Amino acid sequence: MEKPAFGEVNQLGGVFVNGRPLPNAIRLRIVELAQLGIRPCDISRQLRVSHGCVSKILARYNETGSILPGAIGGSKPRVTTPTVVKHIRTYKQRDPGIFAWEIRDRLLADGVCDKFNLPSVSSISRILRNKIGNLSQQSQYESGKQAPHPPPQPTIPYNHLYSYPTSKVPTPPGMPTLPGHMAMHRIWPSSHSVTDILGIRSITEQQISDSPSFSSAKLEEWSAINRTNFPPASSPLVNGVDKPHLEPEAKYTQTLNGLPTVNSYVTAPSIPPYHPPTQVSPYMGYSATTSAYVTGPTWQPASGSALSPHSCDIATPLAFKSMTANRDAIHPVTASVL
DNA sequence: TACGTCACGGTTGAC
DNA sequence: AGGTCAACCGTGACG
Repeated sequence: MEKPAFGEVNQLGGVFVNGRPLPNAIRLRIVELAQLGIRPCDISRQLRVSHGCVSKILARYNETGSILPGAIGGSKPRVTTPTVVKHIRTYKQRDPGIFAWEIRDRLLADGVCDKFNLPSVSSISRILRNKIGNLSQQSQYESGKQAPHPPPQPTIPYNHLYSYPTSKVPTPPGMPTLPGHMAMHRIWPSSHSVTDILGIRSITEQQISDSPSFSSAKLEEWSAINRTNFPPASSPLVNGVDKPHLEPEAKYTQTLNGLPTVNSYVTAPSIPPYHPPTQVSPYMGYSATTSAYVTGPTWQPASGSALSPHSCDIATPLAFKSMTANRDAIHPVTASVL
């Protein structure tokens, strides 16, 4: 909690907090600038973010359509869910001599698991050994009297929230399709992805119902990133505003640090490429409050474009990859600025 | 020079 | 309550 009031300063004079994601506002700026045609190296210098980071954020954005960081911490959901164990037990009862790999195949074939939540052979072995134990011995006679096992259901994956891109991403069943300008998240490669976790629900839901702005949706999305938030359907704090982990970000204003407004960085040349660390001091603490961040430097678009001012939250639709379509419209402005 | 990649030291959160 | 583990982070260096 009482973290160092300020983070560290990188070679470019930018402030960062080791181990923590850059604030969404910065991430967003990176993407926006890239969309405006500014080269990554220039973005890096202007925002004082390492080029590796810029590269990473842009690459992710290109890949996933999201500017948000991945889910930090937590554990992957176990694949050996009670349902899976139950099925394994059943298989073992029915065929005590069954091999773990055969069980694995059957779990897949029966739809108990899909390829993404299929336990490894060793996991199955462990289950057989630890959870089912000598079941195989009794199974023979028990299997006969055992209640007919319900046909394996196409699992509801216990971790359906973690379902993978292949099955969920584009437009998960039941999910409203995003309006064109809001389309996003094609894929999130990580099993811990927002998409996976949320099933995309919140993003669209919130977005569509609450606000057309990117910000709330994105924030919600981000809040969802946290594994803590898991029960996706119920995250009441849609904007994740009171999420602890959101807070840090919320406070991560680099304002004081001289982090420019869009105006200023768009007119990059005015910014010294290197900011002496001494100037870079504190942004009010990585742990300020959300409001602090919000009240931070509001960033105004260089033009009167559709971009809305944003602070901690991502308030601009630009963050959507699909918005690249608008790039052209915006471009002229920047072009002149540049 | 620009940029993709990766080791590193760090944080986080589920278990 | 506290430790472990595995995820993620951004930086900085290398090629």
